[in-house]
Amino acid sequence: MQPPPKRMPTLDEVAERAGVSRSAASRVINNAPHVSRAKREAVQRAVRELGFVPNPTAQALATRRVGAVLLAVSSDEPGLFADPFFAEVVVGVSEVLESTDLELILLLANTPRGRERFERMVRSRRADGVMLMALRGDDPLARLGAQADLPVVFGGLPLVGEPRWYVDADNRGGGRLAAEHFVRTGRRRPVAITGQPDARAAVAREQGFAEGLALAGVPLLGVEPGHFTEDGGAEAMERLLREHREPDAVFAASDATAIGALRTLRRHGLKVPEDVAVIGFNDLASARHSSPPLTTIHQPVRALGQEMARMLVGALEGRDPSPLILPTRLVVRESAPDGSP
Amino acid sequence: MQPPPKRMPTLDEVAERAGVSRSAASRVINNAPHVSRAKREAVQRAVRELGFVPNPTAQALATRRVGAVLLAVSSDEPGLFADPFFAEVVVGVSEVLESTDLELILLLANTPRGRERFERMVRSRRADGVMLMALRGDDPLARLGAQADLPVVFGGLPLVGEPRWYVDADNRGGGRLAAEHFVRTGRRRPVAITGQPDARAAVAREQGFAEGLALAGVPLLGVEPGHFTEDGGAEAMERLLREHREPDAVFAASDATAIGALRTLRRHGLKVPEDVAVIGFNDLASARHSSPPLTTIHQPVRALGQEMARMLVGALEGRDPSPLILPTRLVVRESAPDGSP
DNA sequence: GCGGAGAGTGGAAGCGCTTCCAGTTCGGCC
DNA sequence: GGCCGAACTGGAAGCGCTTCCACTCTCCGC
Repeated sequence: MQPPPKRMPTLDEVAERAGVSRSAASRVINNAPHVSRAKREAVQRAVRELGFVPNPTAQALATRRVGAVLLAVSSDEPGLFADPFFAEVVVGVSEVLESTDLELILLLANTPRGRERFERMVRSRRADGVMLMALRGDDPLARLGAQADLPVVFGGLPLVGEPRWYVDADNRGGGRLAAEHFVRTGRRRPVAITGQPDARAAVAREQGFAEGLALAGVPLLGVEPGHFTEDGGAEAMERLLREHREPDAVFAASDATAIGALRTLRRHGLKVPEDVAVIGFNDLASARHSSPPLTTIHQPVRALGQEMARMLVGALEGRDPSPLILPTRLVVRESAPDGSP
Repeated sequence: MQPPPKRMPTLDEVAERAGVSRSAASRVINNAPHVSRAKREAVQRAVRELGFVPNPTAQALATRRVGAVLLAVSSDEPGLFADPFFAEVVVGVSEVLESTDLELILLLANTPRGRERFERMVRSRRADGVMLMALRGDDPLARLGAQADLPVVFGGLPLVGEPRWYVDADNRGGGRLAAEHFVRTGRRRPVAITGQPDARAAVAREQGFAEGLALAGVPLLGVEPGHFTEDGGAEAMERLLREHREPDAVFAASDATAIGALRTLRRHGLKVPEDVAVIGFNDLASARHSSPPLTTIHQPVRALGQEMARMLVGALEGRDPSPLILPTRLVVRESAPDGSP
C-alpha cells in the first residue's frame, strides 16, 4: 500500500562503525553520562558519517513517551476553526512548543468521528498531554476529567466543573468593562447578544455585562443568543430591535456577532454610534476592519495559546502549574466612542 | 520527569484472557483473515472487557508506518500563520484526514529552529508524508525534493522547480481577471502592489495582471512590493501615489495588502471606487468587512487544503495523483464595482 | 599499599505489536 | 477410507531504541 520505506541507518550500525556497544551509542545520542570522551567522539563521527537520525517511534516505545502533545478543538460549528481566533491560539502554542522537542498534533473534533478519534488518541496515549478547547457544554470533557491519566489543559473553562489546569480570559471582567463604557458614555438602553448558552465564556461575558450595568443601576433591556457567528449576530439584532424599544447600545459576545449586528442596524437605517453604540469581544483583525471599526474587548489570544502550552509543558515536567486568568481590556474605536452620543 | 504513565492492557493480556495466541489476537484487532469465528469473538469480548486500545507507537514500530502526516508552513513573517488563510487550509486538510486514520502534525516553521525540526521530522520519518506550504523562495524545498524519500505535496508552487505533487490556485488567471475587470470598467491608469518577489504566487498574480492589461493595450503604470501585509500595502500605495500620476486602479496581491492600500488612499482624500478602484486577492472574511467591501479574486482556500490532503493520501496509497490547479474567480464588491467610474 | 567510590562498558531484557512460517485441522471428493 | 488444499494456529523473530545490571578500571585518601 505504501511505498517501501527506505531504511535509515540504525543505532546498531552507528555503534558498530564506532566500535562501541549499542548502549554506549545510545548514551551519546542522548547526551547521557558514563561515556568516555574518546568513544563519545567516535560515536558522533559515525552519526555524522552515516547521517543517522534516531527513530522517534522506537524511542517512544522504549521510553513510553511519544514526544507530542495534542491540541483538540471541539465544537459544533463546522469550520469554526477557520475563525482567526484559533489560528492565533495555534501560533501561540507553536511558539512555546518550538523551544521544546514536543510536536503538535492538531485535531478538529467537530464531528462524531472526530470526537471518537479524540478519545482513541487519549486512551491510546498517542500524545503525552492534551490541550483542549471545548466550546460545547458537555462531551469529551467529562470523560477526560475522569479517565484520562495524562495531563489535560483546558483553554477556556468547560461549562461544568473546574479542571486542575486551565487558562482562560477574564470574560466576566470584559463584560463589565463593556457595561462601564456604555454607562460612562451615557447609554441607558443597552441590550446584549450572547453566544450559545452552553458556552461558559459566553455566559461569563453576559454575566459580567449584566453585573456592570446593575452596579450602575442601568437596566438590561434584552438578551438574545447569536451563536458566535456573523449571521447569528445579525438575526439576534433583528429580534432585539423587534422586541425592545429602541436600544441605544449593544454588547455582542464576539466580534463576528457584533459585525452581524452592525449589518442589521444599517439595514434598519440606524446609525452607529449615533443611534446605537456597539461593543464586540475578542479584538481580532476583523474588528479593526469593520465599518465603523469596532470598539471591543480585547483578549490576549496568542498569549492564551502560549500559556496553555507552557502550562502543559509544566505539567509534563511534573510541576503543578496554577490555573491562569488572562486580563481583558477595552479597546475604543468608532462603534462606541468615548464621548456621549 | 513525567508522571509515571499508567499501564494500559496489552495485546498479550487480551490474548491470554481470550485463550488464544497473540498472533490471533493481533489478527482480530486488525480485521485480518484466518481467525475462526469463535476465537474472533472471544478476542473481541476480551478487548471490550479490558478496555484494550492498541498502542499506536508499537504498531508504528512494527509496521514502519506512523499513521500521521505533517503539515508544515514555512514563512518568514512571524505569526503569518495567523492569517485566516492558513486556518482555512487546515480546516480543509482536517476534513479529508478525518475519514482516514491519519493524524495531523502541524509545524510552523518560520524560525531557524523550526526549519531544523522540520528537517529532523522528515529524515526521521516522524510522519508518513508531508504537506508543505512554503512561502519563501528557497529553504527546505531543495532538500526535500532530493532527500525526502517520503511523499511531499506542495501547497502552492515553490519558486523554482516543479514538484511531482502540488496543488495551486490559478494565480495567473486571477491576475488576468483583475486586469480584465479594470479594463472593462474603463480604468486606464492601473498600478499593482505585489507580494515578495520570491513568492511564486505573488509573481504569478502580477504576471497575469500585466498580461491581461497588455492584451487590452492598457499600460501598467507602476508596481511596488507590499509584502502581503496590511502595512506593507499601505506603504506601497504611498510610494505608488508619490511616483505615478494619479492612478485610477490598483490591484493588490492579497486582501490584506488591498486593505492597507485603502487606508492610504483615504488618507490622501481619494475616494474608492470613484477616484481609484481596488481589487484584492483571496476573498477572506476581511474582504467583506473592509470599507468599502473589497472586490477581490476569490481562491478556494479550503478546497486547496482538501485537495492537498487528498493528494497526499493518494500518494501514500501508492497511486500517483496528478498536480492540480484550482480555479479563481472575480468577486465584485464596492471597491471596484461593475460600472465605469 | 589497600579499600572503595565512581566512571565506563557491554550484555541482555524489555517497550507492545506485526508477520513469517511451519504445522494442524477439517471438510469434501473420488 | 484416504488424500488434498484451504483455513486456522501459535511460536518466534523482529521493528529500533532505552535502561538495568553486573563487571572492570581508575584514582584517591588514609
